[in-house]
Amino acid sequence: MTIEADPSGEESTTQYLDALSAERRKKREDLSAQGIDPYPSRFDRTATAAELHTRHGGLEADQRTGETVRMAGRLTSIRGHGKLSFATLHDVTGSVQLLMQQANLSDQAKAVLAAFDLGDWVGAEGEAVTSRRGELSVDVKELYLLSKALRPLPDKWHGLTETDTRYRQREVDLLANPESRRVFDIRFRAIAAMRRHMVSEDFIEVETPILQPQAGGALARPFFTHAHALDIDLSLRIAPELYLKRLVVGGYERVFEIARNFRNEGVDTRHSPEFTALEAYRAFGDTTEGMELTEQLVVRAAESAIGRMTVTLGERTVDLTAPWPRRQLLDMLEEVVGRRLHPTDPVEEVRSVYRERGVEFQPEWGSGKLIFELYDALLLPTIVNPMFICGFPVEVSPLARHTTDDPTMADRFELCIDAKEFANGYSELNIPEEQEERFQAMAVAAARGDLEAHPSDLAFVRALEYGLPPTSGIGLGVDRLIMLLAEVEAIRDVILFPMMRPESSS
RNA sequence: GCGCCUCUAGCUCAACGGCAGAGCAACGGACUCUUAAUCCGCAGGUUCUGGGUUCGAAUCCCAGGGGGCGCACCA
Repeated sequence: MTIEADPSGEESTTQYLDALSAERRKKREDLSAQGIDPYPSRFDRTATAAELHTRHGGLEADQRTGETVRMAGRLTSIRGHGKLSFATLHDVTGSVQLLMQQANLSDQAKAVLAAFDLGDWVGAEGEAVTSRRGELSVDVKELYLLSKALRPLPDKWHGLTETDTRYRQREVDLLANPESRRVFDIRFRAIAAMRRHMVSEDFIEVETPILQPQAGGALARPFFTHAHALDIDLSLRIAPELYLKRLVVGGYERVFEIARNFRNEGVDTRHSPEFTALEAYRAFGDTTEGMELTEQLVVRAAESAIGRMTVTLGERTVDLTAPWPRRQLLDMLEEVVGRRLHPTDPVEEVRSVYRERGVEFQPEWGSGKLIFELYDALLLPTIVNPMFICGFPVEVSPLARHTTDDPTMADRFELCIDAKEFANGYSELNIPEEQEERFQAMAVAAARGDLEAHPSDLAFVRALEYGLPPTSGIGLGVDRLIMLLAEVEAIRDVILFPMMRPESSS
């Protein structure tokens, strides 16, 4: 059935009509004609599904409780038997069965029931009972339509599978696919647990700019935008790091931010242009404290979100039980390539390892960068259970302090799980002159055309000149942690509304 | 950006050069204990879009669009 467009000729979703939604609209109008408001302003609920199950969960079949309840939720199933109908009402806590006997329903309830479709938001009032089969139910007397679903729901058994519809219309995915809801429940429980842990460790949660004159704190290509009021170009942040350290200079000895970061880079199963990181800075510590905190955060998140320490991804089983091994990067590389590499080695010597192994490299990479990339290519893919890898070349760590005994190696660690980097932490560089030199080295790289070179940030250097105490910093990839805990392989499955191309109008 | 795969009814999927179909949802009907309810009946299509080949195209070819996966960049 085709229905003509509105005479105005404008397109809008409310003008979308087909036979199915027209049917639902008609039912809504029928109710209105009987004086029943299809969009009431409120409904006083006295129990959620979970509360009802808690209160009356143990009852035997065919019992009455004498308790009248008012419940609300989305109608997900109707099973009609002539003068008796069953329905499933789903709310945020779970679901409960409605038992609707014609003989018990008020006249209004009968009219409302006749107008119901799957997907409608409904309210029901009646006695809490158990059915003859023993299922806790509401023996309904009054029924209310709270809001009409004008569009039909996806298949009640198969749900919604098409990935682009799932991402673009996440609301439909969430209401149709319990698995999707499960993933996001894990996400938000895990984040809440990490936030609680940070607060219990006396970290203060702060907010730093997303719109920045210069995107720093990481090596990545930023997004750009423009502020009309000031007529200046701005970047979206790629990391909150520099601002958080300025807060430590300002006297916040323990700060953290759960920060949305934006990187104008590739999109795949492990990377989203918009992603969430937890960054934390703690005065007077070094990587020892950073690794402890990282380990605790992941363990707390797992305990709270999934209640266990093992997860399975495809064929791999990951055991998150702490403590996790801490290995030196150069030791591990030595075991794999059979000789000890060091950032002070001549470039040609490190390149020879690449040639032996058939690994590609860029001609502008120095020995430090070459060593770092070997870690990515040779070590990372072999790691399954959590492992801290410690000691990275200063050349690839422009914001990290060098170790006390080696000016070319940074006191830095990465946390690897399931062949992916989950966290990065270091002892923060707090010597202003050295920071400025590192920035200058980066400026040379930028001049060569490196879009990801860290820009000089003189405001940050000036802050360091007021004195940054010894500080332990960490950054934890929240989305990847959620992927791990929820046992899913695509980062888009853990982001409610992932970046997509706009829906085409044609 | 390159390669491979994919797009059919509201949803899940068939048909793979020869009349576009099924299940669920919807609609009409039967049914007072179902829970993927069952049974009878009925309806539902720009086969992503535009070209082409062919007597005939959902199917083959070309171009475009959306999405997925892999590679590259990155966390």
